[in-house]
Order: sequence, then C-alpha cells, then structure tokens
Amino acid sequence: MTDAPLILWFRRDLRLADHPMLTAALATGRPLIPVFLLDPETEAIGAAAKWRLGLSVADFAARLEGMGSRLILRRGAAPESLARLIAETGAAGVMWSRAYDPASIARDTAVKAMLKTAGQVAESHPGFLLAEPWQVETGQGGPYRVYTPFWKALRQRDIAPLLPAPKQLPLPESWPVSDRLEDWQMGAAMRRGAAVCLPHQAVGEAAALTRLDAFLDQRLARYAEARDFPATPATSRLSENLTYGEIAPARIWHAAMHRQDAGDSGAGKFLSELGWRDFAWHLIYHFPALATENWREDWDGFPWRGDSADAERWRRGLTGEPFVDAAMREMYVTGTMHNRARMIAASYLTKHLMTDWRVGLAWFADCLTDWDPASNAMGWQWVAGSGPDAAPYFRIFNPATQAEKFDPNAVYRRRFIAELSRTPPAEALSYFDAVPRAWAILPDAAYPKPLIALDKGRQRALDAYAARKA
DNA sequence: TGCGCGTTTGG
DNA sequence: CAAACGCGC
Repeated sequence: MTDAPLILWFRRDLRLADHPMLTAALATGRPLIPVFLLDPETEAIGAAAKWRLGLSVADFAARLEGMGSRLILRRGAAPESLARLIAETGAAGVMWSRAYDPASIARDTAVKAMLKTAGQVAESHPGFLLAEPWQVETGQGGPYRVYTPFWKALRQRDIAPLLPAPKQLPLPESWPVSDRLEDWQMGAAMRRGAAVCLPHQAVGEAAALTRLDAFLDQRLARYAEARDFPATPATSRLSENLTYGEIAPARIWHAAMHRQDAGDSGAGKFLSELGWRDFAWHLIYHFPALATENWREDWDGFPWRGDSADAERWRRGLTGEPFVDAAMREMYVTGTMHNRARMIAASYLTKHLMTDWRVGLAWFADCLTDWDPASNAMGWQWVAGSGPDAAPYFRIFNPATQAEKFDPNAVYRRRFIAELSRTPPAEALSYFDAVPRAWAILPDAAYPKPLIALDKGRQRALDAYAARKA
C-alpha cells in the first residue's frame, strides 16, 4: 500500500523552481495532486487580472502535463472544494504557499482550522515575498512605516536560497476529475478585446526566467538612469510574473545581487525597487486598512470627488492631457503602465480632478494584468498624499512638465495617442480596437481639449486641502 | 517623485 | 544677468 497523497493547493505560486512548498511536499515522498481552485476570493479580482490568471493557469497545467502530472481544477469555496478532494482521493492533507491580503488570510485561516480539526496535514509555506511580514521588525519590535529603514533591515537579512525545479512529481494511483479551464471563461469580464492585450503578455515560468535574464543582460546597467523614461524599454516588466508567482522574488534578488557583486551599476536601484514590493505587502499585512482608508487622517476632511464624468474621461484616456491619456491608453492596450506614467495619471486624477484615490484604484484593479493590491494601495495613497511616507500635499505633478522631462521627444505620447500623428503607430491604433464598442471612440475624432487648465487644477487642489474640515 | 521665490554663482 | 542653488509651503 502506498502513502496517502498530498494535495498541493496552488494559488499565486504558479512555478516549479524556488518553491518552498513544493520542495517540502517532495520531501514527504507522498504522491502529489496539484490543484487550482477558482474560489469566490479569486473570482473577485479585476477583469484583466482574471484573464491573465487564466493564461498562467493554462501554462502551468501544460507544464505539469509535460512532466506526466496534472493540474486539477475545481470551482467553488476553498474549504468545501478541498474537503471534497480529500474525501475523493484519501489525501493526507493540503499544502500551500501563503498569501497576505485580508481576504486570503481569512480564507486560509478557516481552511487550516478545518484541516487541523480533521487531523489532516495543513501546511503553509513562504515564497511570495523576500521576507515574511512579521520577520522584519523595528528596534522597538513593531512593523516599519517608512521605507528607508525597512529597506536597510531587509537587505541585511538572509534571503531564501534558490531551490531546484523538480523533473517529475510522484503520481497518485488515480486522478480526481477536473473542470475544463475553457468552461471557466476567465476572460469573460474583459470588456475590451483580449486579442489586443495578448501579445504584450509574457506568460509562465519559462517566459519569466527569460525575461529576467534578458533584463539583467541588456537593461540592468542603464536601469537607474533610464527607468523613468516611459518610451525606453528599461524596466524588467517582471511585476506581471511576480503577481502570479511565475517567478520567485528570491530568484530575482539573488540574480541581481550577483550582478551587483560583479559591479553592475544599476543593480542597487533595481534591488531597492524589488524591496518596495515587499514593503507594500509588509504594510498591508500589518495595516489592512491601507487598502480602503486614508492612512493619514488629515485627508479624511478633504472634499474628494467621487465618480464623475471627468473620472470617466480619465478612464477612457480622453482628458486632453497627453501624458495622462497616453498612460491610460497604454494600460488599455497592453494591460500594464510604465511606473512614471502611473504616478502622473494617478496625480492628475487625485489632484487636478480632485477625485478620491479609491476611484482610480478600482480602475487599475480592473485593467492591470500585473494587479497587485498591496503595491497599488500604497502607490495610490502615496500619490494622493494620504499614505505612509507619502508625498507632501503640495507636491503635485505637472503632467506637461513631466512630459518635457521624461518624454522629451513625445515618443511615448505618440505611441499611444493616434490623434497626435499623421501616421500613427500600431499601438496607438490598437487602442480603438481595445476599447468597448459602447464608448464609440473613433481614430479620426479630434484630440479633446483639456478638462481643466493645469495651473487652475493645481490651485484648486491646494485650496481644497487648506480649507478642508478638520 | 513640485513650485515659486530669493540668493548665489560665474561669465 | 541667466542659470544653478536653497528654502518653505
């Protein structure tokens, strides 16, 4: 008689290498049943992220099948789905990699309690972050609220070593039935043409590792000076792969460290940007309200505007402010947005249009294929001025000045705004294929007039802050 | 990762 | 006297 199998519950860890849970599972010697659940918590993510997750699940399933294993798909709440799988397979229990957002923590806590009550294996493992959020502490023993000291503490830690990808997994005597991924319709909520977005995705572990190597070889040396120019391919684009766990941050860490030791000048800056991702998760783990409430209470009295016709123009990339519109259209066409452009687009919405940062956050959640709830909550509150370690209220980006500085030849603006060129590039034209029909946006329409003069919008936001109710 | 103002600097 | 620098909101 063979050992009872283990269920490997994959979530945001869709890779084989550098995978602590998988390594621990293999060490048990038990047969392994890889599972992916489409549970309500996963169903709740934004349209683009859900579509992109479907691509990742398909890639990972094919990878497992190539090894002679499988990825079993089930839909429904996690506790019930896992209990049913255990009953069907006689499994000894479940292992998974930790998640750190409030909804996942609540779900996983309930699953762990259920399994332990039943005397089952219930093991959670690290791997999504460089350090567990509770492992990085200030001298006084609490969580960090400011990045620089957090970073100093993080970089002194030993980051988890690399782990080999298994060549094969021990197979169960029989497989439980699986849903078909196509039946899940993971792209159903995409209101735009996924076909436009697809060529801009690099899906799966192999693509992620290729992307990392290409970045280190071709871009790292110039990263520090080139990363702020959105027309330049200077960034790693690995946020997309990190979101789904197609690559471990520890692998990126060690690879960049190796380059730093070899004297590569951009490595330090890049490592620090990777550190920001951990910091965001550190913050949201210790302060879950960061995703929904103003971190700094002095912003509670600010007369934020809710959703509006102006906000809708912002979403559509029709504000008449070219840097902002290019940014919003880039997100529509590619599923991502350059970091500099995110700051400009977010600043314009929250300051010049005085719109509540949660309105912008919700749209990014729906449109980004690299959607990360922690980085976005931190980033939006930073721009709005309401966040930890935030920009002071008077630091309001001027999109025209920023464009002169970071897009001096208008290459980025022209790349995504067809109205600005006689012969627009393909990306600019594909925006019109990407947007919903209902928007009725045509390439031959005139480029819109600005929603508000930049100096006027800036002054309005400053006055509103000064006059806010205490 | 602002902006406007006054001061300093270097030709 | 233009451009760089420093300061406070």
